[in-house]
Amino acid sequence: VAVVTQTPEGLAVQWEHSSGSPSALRRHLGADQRLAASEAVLGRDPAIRRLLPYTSGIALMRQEPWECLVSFVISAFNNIPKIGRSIEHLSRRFGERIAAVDPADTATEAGRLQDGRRDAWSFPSPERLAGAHLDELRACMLGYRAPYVRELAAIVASGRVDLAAIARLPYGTARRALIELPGVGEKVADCVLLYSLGHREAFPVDVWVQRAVERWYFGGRSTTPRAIRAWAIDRFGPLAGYAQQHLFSGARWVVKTRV
DNA sequence: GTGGATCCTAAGTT
DNA sequence: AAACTTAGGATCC
Repeated sequence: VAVVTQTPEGLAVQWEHSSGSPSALRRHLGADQRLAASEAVLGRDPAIRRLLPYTSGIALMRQEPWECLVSFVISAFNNIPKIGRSIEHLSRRFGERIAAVDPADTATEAGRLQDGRRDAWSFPSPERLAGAHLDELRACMLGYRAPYVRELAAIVASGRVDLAAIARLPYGTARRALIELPGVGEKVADCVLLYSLGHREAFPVDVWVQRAVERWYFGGRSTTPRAIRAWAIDRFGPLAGYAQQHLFSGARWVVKTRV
């Protein structure tokens, strides 16, 4: 467990767990990526060049695959604050307690200890979630997604699907394998491929990215997510994943600031 | 102006 | 291709 704070000089890290390693943290956050070269190429695109003043510095995380997979299955037809609360509930109910940390941020009141500190829990293993009852999962605000999460856990825990093996496959093969899984469609598969497995040609198309592309590239014409993905891979190639991050972030920035 | 009922939307998948 | 959990904001009385 580490408390990470952004400072003008860089990231300040307060370790709460003795086995932490700075290089692993950098890799997890994507802070080891050299972004300048990618942004220089992407900046040749007029729409992205306009966004870069607000989105420059975005990196691609490298999350643990199981946690990433479950998180994005939960994300379907959901909203971002509730997704966070669901993951917090799952971890507290089925994960293991790791440490108590000083709350440098006050983003959530959940899990506050009596002394004002906050405890931290690991993301639950496939084995633990495979043994969960559906009503316990629904109590974590999973709703109709509860069966997906439990089936997913059962499949991974049984060894019928090996995420580490999928991680070694090339993009297209890994993508088809992920889409076989319950609750995983094209968009969620691309999220796992991009945020966890390091496939930077992946281009997840959610409603935000779809709106952004239709507005800034298609002259307002509406299309399908599949057509947008094909267009993006053709246009941005191995930088499609970074392009998606800037477009997503830019689309949300526009709404947030009402531009 | 306040408060409760109702409607609507939200990181898609089946 | 309609249906899906459900919290939280918007709108309406």
